[in-house]
Amino acid sequence: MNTETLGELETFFMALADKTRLRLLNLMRDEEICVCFFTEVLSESQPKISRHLAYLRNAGLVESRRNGKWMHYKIIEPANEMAASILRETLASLKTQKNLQQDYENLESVCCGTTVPVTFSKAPKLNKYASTNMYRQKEEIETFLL
Amino acid sequence: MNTETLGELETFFMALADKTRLRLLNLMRDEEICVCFFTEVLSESQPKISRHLAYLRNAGLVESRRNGKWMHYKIIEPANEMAASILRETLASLKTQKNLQQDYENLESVCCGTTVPVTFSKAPKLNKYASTNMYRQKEEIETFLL
DNA sequence: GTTTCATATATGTTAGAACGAATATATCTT
DNA sequence: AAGATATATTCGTTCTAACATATATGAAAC
Repeated sequence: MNTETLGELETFFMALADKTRLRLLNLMRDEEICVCFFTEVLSESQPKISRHLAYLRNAGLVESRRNGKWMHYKIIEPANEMAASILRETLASLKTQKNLQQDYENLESVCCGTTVPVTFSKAPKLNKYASTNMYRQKEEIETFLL
Repeated sequence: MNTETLGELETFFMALADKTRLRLLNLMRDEEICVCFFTEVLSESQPKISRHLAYLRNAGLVESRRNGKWMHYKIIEPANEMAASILRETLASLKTQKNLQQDYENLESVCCGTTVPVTFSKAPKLNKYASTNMYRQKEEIETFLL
């Protein structure tokens, strides 16, 4: 069964070896995110974001769900066990990075702020804790449920 | 200080995103290894091995030491803290992989076996526990010291 | 059905990575 | 000094990744 593990790991690490993709994963670290927020928060072109999301999907790190005109992406557990545990470690580490924390704050201000930009007035709200992924830490969920 | 963390991570993951480099790291996971063993164990050309080792050195994952005609490589702790913890996790995972265990067994038979190939009769012995790296697990060292 | 909006994909270009083959360097041996 | 040995580097090529720009798809609104 694990004859091609090395190849899978190679693919997995390639997926992580890009600044934009690391930023995308960081934004998705806790919940499903709509594409429109990615382009806004990262200030990158729409095709660029779309291609990187496709790359992550092909690598088996995320999956997408359509909701009307909007596409939502979320992190999934990679089939390869090694990849799964390294991804877990990576996401946890990303959380501690100052420059990435800034991205995350921008995300919250864009989709959850009191003065949402006009462009996003009709965008799907970021529904925290509604569609979490398997990497969310237990404590956070429990805190919410109190 | 961490303005370029993303770039560092990108470089770090690039270094891991290659089958040959993963195999090299796996062989070095516990101790310093001589280049001549890499070429033998992996059955790859000498320039290929050399270039991949240089890549790992430039990425700050290994360092080299010359001993006469022989070059020894060992894993070092990456300057970036995130990279350091992810590398630790990765090396631990590599240890559990069947196909990589085979590499490791070949290493031991080439440099520690009773019938060492002629080519290696003069090669520097693998001196286990003499030049360990910081990723070696405590238990193993302690076991040895008993 | 046509327009509009959100997202995906195709195209052409440019840059980087990996490789084999050949060559260079450094050390040891004689 | 002249091999011989271990390793590194250069060169030319091939392949892939990333990008900007342009275009296509798919759902919604009118």
